[in-house]
This record gives sequence, C-alpha cells and structure tokens, in this order.
Amino acid sequence: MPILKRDFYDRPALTVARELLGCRLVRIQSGRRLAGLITETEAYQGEEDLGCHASAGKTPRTAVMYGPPGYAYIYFTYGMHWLLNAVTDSEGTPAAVLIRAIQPVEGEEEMTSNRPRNAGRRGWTDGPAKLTQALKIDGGLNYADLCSEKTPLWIESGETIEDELITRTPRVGLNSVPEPWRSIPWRFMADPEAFRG
DNA sequence: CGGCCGATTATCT
DNA sequence: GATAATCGGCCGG
Repeated sequence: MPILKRDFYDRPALTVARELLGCRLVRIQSGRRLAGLITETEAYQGEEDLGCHASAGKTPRTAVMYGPPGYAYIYFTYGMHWLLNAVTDSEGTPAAVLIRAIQPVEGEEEMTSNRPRNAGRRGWTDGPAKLTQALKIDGGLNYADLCSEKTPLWIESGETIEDELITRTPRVGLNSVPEPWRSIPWRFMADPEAFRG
C-alpha cells in the first residue's frame, strides 16, 4: 500500500482523524513489519481547543505540533504511558490526531512478545498506550517523519470506511476541560464490522 | 463483566 | 508541587 504523503496531513485534524480510520499503521522493528489497521482516533485542533496540549502555548513538548504536518508527536502521560499522535494542519497551526486503537494485521507474533503479559487476550491493542507497547513506540520516535520510509514508522492507505460504520463521541479523559471542548464529538471509532475479511 | 483504585514521572506553574 | 489525552489488577456480583 502507498505511504500517505505530507499533503494528506496538511489539513485540519478533524478531517485527518476521520480519514485515518482504516489506514495501515506500519512500524519496522528489527527489519520486520508490524502493522495494524487504525480503528479509533481523536482530533486535537489549535490553541483554542482547550483539550489540546497546545492550548498551553508553545513549549518544548508541544513544539512539534507547531511544525510542518506529517510528523510523529509522541508524549508521555500518567507516569508510564507513551501515546502516538500524527501532526496535522499547516506549519504554525498546532494540531494533531491521537491514534487510539488498531487491529493487528502484520507481525502479530512480535506484537505479542512486546506485551507478554497480555498475549492472547481480547482487545489487547484497543487503547492508545496498549498499541504503543505492542509496536514498541516511545519518546525516541518523537519527531519521526511519517512521510518517509527511512524512518521506522509511517502510515499507508488502507481500507475505506463508510460513514455508516463510524461512531463519533466526545474525546476520552478530558474531565477537567471546560465546555464545549470536553463534550465536542471529536473521537472517531470504526465499527469492527468494517474490518471483516 | 463492570467498577474502583494504585502505579509512576515528564512537564508546566 | 500538582497534574496528567491510561492501564491492569483486584474486587464483588
């Protein structure tokens, strides 16, 4: 499958979050391909979005979101979890899409050994920190260019998901964020039915 | 199966 | 010094 180019990401986070559903997240680990189809995303758009880390302004952590689109924004939270985002929108506009869940399609053995405690369980890659563990993604890949096959991380086009198979809900974990940002439905979930076959 | 709670540290105030 | 875009283990039903 062709790798997604920079102009794919050079749009508002809301648009990219919708279109990333069904795309193939690829991680090269020791020369092998680990990949999963993206099943859940969230959009974070601009300093005015009080759920977005960039609402605190440009800091060393958020600087990557202010740069050009198509790069990885990977940050650490809750003292133990790495979360993967794709920077979107044009340079100077801080925006990103959080990848929240994938369905493994390549290299499942490697992913299993990356999270031995959860091997064989149901729903073992359906959370933003679970998938980074399965794909061995951490802060070392922050700023990785998702548009280059020279980096060990990129996204390819994949399956097209019909609107009827997509559920939108408020974003997760923003309980202390004011309205309307706390409740705005910027989380996109693809129905598992969309991935059969 | 569902809900509660402890873990653990980078980042910003 | 407080907080955090979460997870997983342990509990009870």
